[in-house]
Amino acid sequence: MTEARDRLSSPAAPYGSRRMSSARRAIAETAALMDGAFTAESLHDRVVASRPGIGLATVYRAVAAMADAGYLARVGERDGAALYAVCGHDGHHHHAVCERCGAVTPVECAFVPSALPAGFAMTRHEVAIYGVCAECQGSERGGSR
Amino acid sequence: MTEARDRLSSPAAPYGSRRMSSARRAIAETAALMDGAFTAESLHDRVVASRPGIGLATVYRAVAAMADAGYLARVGERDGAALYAVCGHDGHHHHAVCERCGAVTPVECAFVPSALPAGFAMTRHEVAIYGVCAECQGSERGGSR
DNA sequence: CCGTGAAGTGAGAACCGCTCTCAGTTGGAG
DNA sequence: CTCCAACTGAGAGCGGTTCTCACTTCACGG
Ligand SMILES: [Zn+2]
Ligand SMILES: [Zn+2]
Ligand SMILES: [Zn+2]
Ligand SMILES: [Zn+2]
Repeated sequence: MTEARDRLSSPAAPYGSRRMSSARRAIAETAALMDGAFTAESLHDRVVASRPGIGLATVYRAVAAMADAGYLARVGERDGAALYAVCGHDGHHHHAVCERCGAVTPVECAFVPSALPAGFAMTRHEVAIYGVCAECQGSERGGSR
Repeated sequence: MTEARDRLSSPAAPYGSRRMSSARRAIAETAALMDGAFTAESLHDRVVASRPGIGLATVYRAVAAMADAGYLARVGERDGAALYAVCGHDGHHHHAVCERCGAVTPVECAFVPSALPAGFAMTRHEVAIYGVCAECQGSERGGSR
């Protein structure tokens, strides 16, 4: 919890320069506690457990703001729902997601412009990597995240 | 049109080994004529123009079957809708999509396993590349695809 | 300290891409 | 030709996400 608070008070605020409300604080703190990937809905479930009354729409809005500010990253999707994770790393990179336990690990971007068609000006790219992490391979049953 | 027919009668049938109905033939032929990326709905629009009465669900089912058979590839998304394109190339690769005209070009996969976290067993990955193709950069107004 | 206005919130409706259901049709094996 | 599993069209349904609107709350200036 102190760890979460530390991260929240660090230079890059979760919401950039926007206004901070008590709901947003609770949502950002809960996000920091989720280790591994989460959906907006699963984050909402957990936020509500400790702060009843927070609406789903508010969580969606907070997640969008945090992703916008670079505090969260979209790391893939599961059953049609977007997966997010707290991303403290700088620079461009992607994320590997364990489909068993949800653990997220940063992955260096392997993109080389020379592989692109001649003259193509890339504006954006998305990479999602799914698999099973080392820990989950070791144990029969999945992890607990 | 003959070109489309040729491709359809080539070794790899659009639907694999499934049954071929008149609706599916029309859908596959229309898909072959779309050059560039398309959504299920835009394909449906175009199929209906020449073959009224074909339902949207049928197009969704046909697209799923063709993607399953490897005849179509999912190349990205636009406004929340999946983008597909005819993909005649063999082997693992990805696609660059022009956001202006929809042109799709195959891109070699630049993925190196060494970039992954140690012990992580990747089962799957998705890559979507967006940008502006050389042709569209040359002309002020966008292309016509 | 208050007053004020913009930003944020909660509830629920709305949206939209997609899938499912069901009764009717059709392709193709035999 | 017969027969049935695969396929089809229409529309209902689903689920994640966004929108609307009346209300609250934060941050700031006075
Ligand atoms: Zn990261
Ligand atoms: Zn990258
Ligand atoms: Zn291709
Ligand atoms: Zn690849």
